[in-house]
Amino acid sequence: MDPSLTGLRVLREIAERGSFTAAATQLGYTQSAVSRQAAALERATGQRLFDRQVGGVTLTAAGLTLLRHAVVALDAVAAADRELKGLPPEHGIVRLGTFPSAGVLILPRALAALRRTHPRIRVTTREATTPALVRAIRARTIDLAVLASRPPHRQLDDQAPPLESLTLSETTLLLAVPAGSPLAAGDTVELEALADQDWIAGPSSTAEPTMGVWPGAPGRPRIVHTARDWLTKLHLVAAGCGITTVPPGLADTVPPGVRLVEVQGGPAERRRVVLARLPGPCPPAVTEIIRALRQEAARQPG
Amino acid sequence: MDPSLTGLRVLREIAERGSFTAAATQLGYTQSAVSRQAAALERATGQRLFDRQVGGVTLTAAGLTLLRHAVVALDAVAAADRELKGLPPEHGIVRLGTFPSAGVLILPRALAALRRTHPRIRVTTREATTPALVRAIRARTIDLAVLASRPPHRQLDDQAPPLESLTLSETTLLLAVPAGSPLAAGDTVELEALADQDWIAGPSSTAEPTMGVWPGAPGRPRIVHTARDWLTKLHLVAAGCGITTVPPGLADTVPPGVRLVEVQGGPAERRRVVLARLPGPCPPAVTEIIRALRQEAARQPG
DNA sequence: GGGGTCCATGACGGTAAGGCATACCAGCCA
DNA sequence: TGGCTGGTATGCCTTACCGTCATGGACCCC
Repeated sequence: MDPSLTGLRVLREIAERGSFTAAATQLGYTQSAVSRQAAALERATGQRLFDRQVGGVTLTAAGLTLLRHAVVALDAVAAADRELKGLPPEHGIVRLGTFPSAGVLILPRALAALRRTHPRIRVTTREATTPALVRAIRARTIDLAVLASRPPHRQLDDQAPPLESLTLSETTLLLAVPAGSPLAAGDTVELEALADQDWIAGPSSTAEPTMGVWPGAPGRPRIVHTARDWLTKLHLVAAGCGITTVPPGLADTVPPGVRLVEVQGGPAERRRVVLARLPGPCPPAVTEIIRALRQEAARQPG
Repeated sequence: MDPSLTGLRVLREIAERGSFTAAATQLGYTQSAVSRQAAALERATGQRLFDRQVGGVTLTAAGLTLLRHAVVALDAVAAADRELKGLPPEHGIVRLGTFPSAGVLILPRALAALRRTHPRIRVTTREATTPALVRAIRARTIDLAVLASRPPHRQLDDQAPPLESLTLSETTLLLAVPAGSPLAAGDTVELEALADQDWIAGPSSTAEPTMGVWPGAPGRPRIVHTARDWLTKLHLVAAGCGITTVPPGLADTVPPGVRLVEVQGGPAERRRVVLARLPGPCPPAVTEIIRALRQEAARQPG
């Protein structure tokens, strides 16, 4: 008895999504089907491949080794498909994953610089949360990820082999306030002044801590708007609808009517932008991207 | 719709065996099942993969490209299987195919020499007919083949890319006769003297010309024994049961009671021992084997 | 403790895979 | 020309698997 191709596909999706249910919806299956496929894989290999934990699953060591080979097999049939369709092979393309706010910061400039210096390198980009990106690296769905990390800066996950990570820049969080607001009076505001404010947050998700609300702000934050987009959030701030947190890289792109101020009186809210990838040989295109990203990160205010 | 793993396995087997029926028996399937799998593959890819000809099938260009990727995928799941079972990975092993009489000639000595100079290189060996070996190279089931070739030395097959071949040695056929026979009187015999003789031939197959009977011998050969094994054939000769052809490499291993003589009066029966492999990068272990085989071939009488 | 989120599992239908028998086709030989 | 011998294709049938639905059980959080 041996694994089926769909089984391997399911394995990869589980590895990437971190749960049977998420993998199922992604693949257009039922959760039940994915559960069965997972069971079939474990039966076929005779080993436990998944660690069922609350809130999802992670791969066991055996699951990771199977995943490693599964990706090779799946990529081979995908390559066959492309080649038989007459499409060009995909190697040389670097798949880059980014956390949401990287998209408006270093990423476009780094890619533009890269296109000038190395026009042959093709890059595809995918935006996702940090844990999703870490899983995607392990599932070999992306080659490189730009991640956000907050103290304490632990390892990205506790699977083997540990991911190779490289700090691109270390910044401190800022607060975006309407230009007319009393909070915009000085260059800094006190933490206590953040009580009883209207907040503009990111999309609320159970997994991630709410983005947009200053961590440790006193009282229960009153979230009046949620928006995914930085531009939306900043324009909401400009319209006086509320306040929100922003990374400092946005400093020179804020629309008129928005002021960025620092917050005093709490712990320093330091953020790192981290580059992560699987350990092992690094193809030249990837090293070039890393070089471009580092160069661009160095040029940012920090 | 995409190909299944068993479909790819069937494809590889068809490529290797050269016919649906042979692939079926090899895989333990019915010919019908293989035919359906082949049809399913062609339906899935939307292209003709097989050239149905009399006596079997060959792969079309599309079939060959699919095969190339299929082998990668199948090897990946095989590697996963091995690794999950705790077996060592198989890379570094060179799979060598040989035509039958190579087994008693250069092969053992070359492998012995290789084991002395490079004990780390593992070699597996498989014996098959020349066309089967050529197909096995294309199916990537073997990495290298030692083939016999007779004039005119054409290309090994007419598929793309053409196989890379390298002549190891060029020899001329000899005749093994019982020591007491009138044929053993001198060092040579005349072609006409071969009429009305008892012959010891190889296993008769419809595909291959009968081995063992001197090509162009006058009259209809009277085959009184057939044997696969060189030692068997030579002992049959020693016992006076008949005569047979042998490659000259056996010269120093013939049992007592057997004499090797040349044949005059016909076209020179030249044979080449040829090394063949797919074009492309050559892993170091393979180059070492090639080196050992060439060295051993050079030390043979030729 | 109730609700939400996750995985497991019994029951069920549809599809596809493989076996069997047969049709069919091309070459070969008498 | 008419079997015979390779080979492939295909209609019919059974079976086994795959995915869905619905439900149950474990766990966390509020």
